[in-house]
Amino acid sequence: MPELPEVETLRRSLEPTLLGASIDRVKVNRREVIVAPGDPPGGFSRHRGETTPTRLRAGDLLRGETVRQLRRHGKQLAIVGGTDHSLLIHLGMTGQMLVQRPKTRLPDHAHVVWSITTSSGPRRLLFRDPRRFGGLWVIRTTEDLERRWRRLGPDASVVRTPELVARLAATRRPLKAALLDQTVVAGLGNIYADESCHLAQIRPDRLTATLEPPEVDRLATSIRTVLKAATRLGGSTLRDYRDAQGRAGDATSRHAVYGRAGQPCPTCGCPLSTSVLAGRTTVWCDRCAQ
DNA sequence: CGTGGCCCCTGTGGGC
DNA sequence: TGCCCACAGGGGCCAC
Repeated sequence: MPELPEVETLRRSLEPTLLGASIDRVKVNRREVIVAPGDPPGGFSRHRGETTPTRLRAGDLLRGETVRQLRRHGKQLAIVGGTDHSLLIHLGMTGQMLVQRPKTRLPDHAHVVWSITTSSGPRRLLFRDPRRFGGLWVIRTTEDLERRWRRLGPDASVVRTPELVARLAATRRPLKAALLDQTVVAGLGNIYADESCHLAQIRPDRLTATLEPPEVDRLATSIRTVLKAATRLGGSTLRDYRDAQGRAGDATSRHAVYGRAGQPCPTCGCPLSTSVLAGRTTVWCDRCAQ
């Protein structure tokens, strides 16, 4: 689900509640959604059975901390505490961070629950994720957070043409595959990769090496435009995505190509084409895109 | 180095 | 109504 506009919407919706809030208690219902330093490799939901995760330390889930900052890079959201401990959140396909009043009934799949004190009184913050493709990374220093983010490409909402030119020239594969690679540019997923290609009028199956400089320039502009428009509408809710207050996003009805295979192209009216590229359903207009 | 396939999960919608 | 299958906004890993 969540691509950059959804994560940014979540970040903004969490800020009023979380900034300055103190974290009093943490309840972990599923240790597997957490990756801490020293845990076996493989990411979320992998260390199960034969491998044993390391023991969490006291401050690892921000217990006892005051929230100082909410930062985002690409699809990743960091809650930064007063001692530079961070909680790095990846929503995967169905992850949510929800704020509730205490004593509200907990939804299912609430894997981690924080009890917090905000300026408006006590609240609960919860990480919920039915499919468990998402999870939380324990980050112990700001340096670790920034080192991790440096391994990703530039944030897609502010990507500049020269950097995109360089990164697309450094790889040989279809454009769609490159745009989904978070080390090329961070924040695009299946929806906004297709939407960006459509706005830029470039076929997603073009090999990156064949792109002319004016095309990459159009692409960079289109990526920023598409993401800005979707963020303004609160992101896309296909099914699961919600902001911290449980609100759905409105960008879904604005998709020009995603989810519209076979329907008329909103630009030229000819039926939209579809195929599987980089393992993902891809939709484009054969007439508009070159 | 790049790709395709499989895996990690749950939930839903369509066809029968 | 039930069952089976395909598919879904994420990414990691492995063989080739």
